[in-house]
Amino acid sequence: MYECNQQTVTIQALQRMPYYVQQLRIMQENMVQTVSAPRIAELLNLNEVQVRKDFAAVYTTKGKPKTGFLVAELLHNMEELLGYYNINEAVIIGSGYLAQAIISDERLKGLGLRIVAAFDFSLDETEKEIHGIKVLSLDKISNLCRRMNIHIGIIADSGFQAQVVCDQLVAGGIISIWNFTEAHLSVPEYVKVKDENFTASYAVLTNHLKKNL
Amino acid sequence: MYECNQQTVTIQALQRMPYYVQQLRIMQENMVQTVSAPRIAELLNLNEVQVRKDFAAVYTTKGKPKTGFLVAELLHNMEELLGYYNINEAVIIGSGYLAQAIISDERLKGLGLRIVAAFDFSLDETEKEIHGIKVLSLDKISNLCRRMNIHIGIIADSGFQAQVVCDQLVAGGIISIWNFTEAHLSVPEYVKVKDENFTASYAVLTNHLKKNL
DNA sequence: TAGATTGTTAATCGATTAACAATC
DNA sequence: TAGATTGTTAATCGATTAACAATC
Repeated sequence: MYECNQQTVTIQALQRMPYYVQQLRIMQENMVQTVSAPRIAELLNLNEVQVRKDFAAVYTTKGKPKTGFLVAELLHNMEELLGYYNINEAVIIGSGYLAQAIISDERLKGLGLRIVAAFDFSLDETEKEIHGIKVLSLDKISNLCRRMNIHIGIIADSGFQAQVVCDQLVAGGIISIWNFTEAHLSVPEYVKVKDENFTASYAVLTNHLKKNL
Repeated sequence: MYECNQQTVTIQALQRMPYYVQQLRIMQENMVQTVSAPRIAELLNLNEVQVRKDFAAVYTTKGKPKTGFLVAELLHNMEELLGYYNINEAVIIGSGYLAQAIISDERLKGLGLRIVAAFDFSLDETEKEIHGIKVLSLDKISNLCRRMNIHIGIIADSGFQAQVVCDQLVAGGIISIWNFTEAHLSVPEYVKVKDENFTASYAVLTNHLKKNL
């Protein structure tokens, strides 16, 4: 029941975009003006038709046979599509290594991610700070998100009841959740959960080992 | 050209397994002996036929109509398939927050991951340690992997030339690579790369925001 | 028995890839 | 011109889902 889904770009295409952006930036730095689909396909081990279709989803000028596509235009349109020109505020749950890795990730900062608060068990009464971000008590999630109009929540610690935290985020108006726990989260259909399940990824690594050793 | 691919379980199914394991463990703790596909499907928002097929890929006893499947057996077979009873040694590239998050991740430890060495630029001559793991100079990757017979490599820092590091890992006999950088890695076909590209994931979150705000 | 649940075959669905005419 | 490259339509492919008879 996917009503009113106007997305022209599939989620798969969307996740290929950052790879294109990376290559296009290199080309722009090297003063390369145009690029062909087969060339990009070769660099990223993709099918050239797929690259052409992905490009078609963002370009304003059609590609020229024998020449290719305009690097600058593709790059700009992709960065826009990916929201790199916008600032997105988020809250993070957790204050451990993983949370700190995300908070201090320069790539994500460069993409516009601004983490405005962290949440954790309040072990002592003194509110601590990490990387200049206040670490608040978990029970303040909903209120803060609502008050500050935040729409992205990052669950970066498996030490909590993920579903409970998730429910609070949703109650606070969060609609995009980045879930680093191994829990499956149940959410209303208007909320998007992007799972980053390390245990599932690890399964892929070990399965390959088992088959090839 | 997928020759000699004896894998009965698809990569998608494989990544669903940890979610099943989690539910089955809860059931086992609650002394639940059997479970039906529709029940698991309900808990994890999956299709019941899919669950049945995933179970069929691991079970030794067929399910009984009206009763379901044996929790203990499913759990044991899945844990075995996922390699949870094996220890897997790995090296990690990086010694920052992300590397430390992975090194100190109790879930991964519980699954058998043993990180035996970290690599980083050797800024000072004193070899440092993080979480009891020696941080070595990058140029020692190949030798150490080869000598210690390591087959998993984790690239947990975007500050390096990912492809160069990757080539060294492959040269050292690594066949499973967990790539947390945003770079696309080119590897021989016998090497499996599992990408954990935060910038691509972030694109999914912001895209959902753009469409729903 | 009735009905919940199974296993399996067939249908659907969506993404990727191939084919090919158009064009610079 | 010849040929590399484009855009698009059709074919393929693989995973998910539906349908349904079998069974406890």
